[in-house]
Amino acid sequence: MTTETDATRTDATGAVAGTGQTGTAGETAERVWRRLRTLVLEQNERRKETADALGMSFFRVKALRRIAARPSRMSELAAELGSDRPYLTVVVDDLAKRGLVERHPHPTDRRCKIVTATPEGAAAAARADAILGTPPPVLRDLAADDLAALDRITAALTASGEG
Amino acid sequence: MTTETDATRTDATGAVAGTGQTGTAGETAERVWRRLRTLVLEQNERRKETADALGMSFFRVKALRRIAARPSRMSELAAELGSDRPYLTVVVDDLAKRGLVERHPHPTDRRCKIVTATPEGAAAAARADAILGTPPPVLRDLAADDLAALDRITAALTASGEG
DNA sequence: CAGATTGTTTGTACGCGTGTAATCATTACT
DNA sequence: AGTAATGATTACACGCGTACAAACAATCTG
Repeated sequence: MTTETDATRTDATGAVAGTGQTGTAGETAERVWRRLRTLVLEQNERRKETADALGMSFFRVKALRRIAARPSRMSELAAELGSDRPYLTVVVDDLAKRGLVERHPHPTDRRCKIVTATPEGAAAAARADAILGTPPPVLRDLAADDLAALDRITAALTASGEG
Repeated sequence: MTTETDATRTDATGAVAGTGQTGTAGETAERVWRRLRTLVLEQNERRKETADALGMSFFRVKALRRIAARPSRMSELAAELGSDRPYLTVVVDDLAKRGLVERHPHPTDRRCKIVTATPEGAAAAARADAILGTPPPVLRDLAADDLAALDRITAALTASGEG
């Protein structure tokens, strides 16, 4: 896949001399976005790797990580995981059967049940975080100044609203 | 979206003045990696959006895009899509029934069938590309110099092997 | 207290993707 | 020619996640 070979066309908005990358700001944003997707999604084997390491589907890994991060009621978990309450019961049942999760009564509302992670569950979630959070070598091997630039820019990009 | 382009003085160890970000190169890489995952995966509603727009599962969208990009044999498609041949038969059957895809005989090997996209299929794939390739507003609104930096760095990151 | 509401659970049906075995046509090998 | 190997297809069983209806317990409201 060769990108535009008319390298150093200089239009008013966004030409970058000497890098072979030209175009309007919108075109540059699209190019960057495509590369970011490639970088992240091509590493998406991590999901399968994580699921295999924990011996459960990635959805359950996601649920476990969410529970380990913050104990919550069933309905909260279902909403945040984008699932429905009935299926979350099945998932939490499965995680509980594995000894990774426990249901505790809500202090005031006896209808609710607070789901928390056991020490084993927290450890498993940490293992998942470690696998998913390991950057690809190409990123780790980036030059220090480029990495610092990424650090600064991505901090701004994920600052608050992603709108 | 204001970007503090001046607040990035880095010392020898990688500390970033004014942003509260310090640490070794590995820690910085992990932080950047986490933010990149957030940025891309939080936009993963795009998958559902694309699937809804085309009225098919995202896996079939993926298959259609792959076919539109390069006509191939069934076995090639199955391998590249990480699926098995039998299921790909079902998927291509479905896409063909929708008039998006056609099976053509291989010029030399009559066992093979070359799957190509019809004009309608190419148009649908282009629509999917448009949705998936639209960068999030926060990226499009990035300051020009930061965007140029991302352009350069991501080009290096996705140059060849992702290791 | 009666009725409506909320939180959770059980059950059921469905679509999707994986995996495997078996079948058929075509090609390659000896 | 005869046999093995390859490409595609059909068929079936399975796990996963979604969606919906219904039941039950506990809480809130009239």
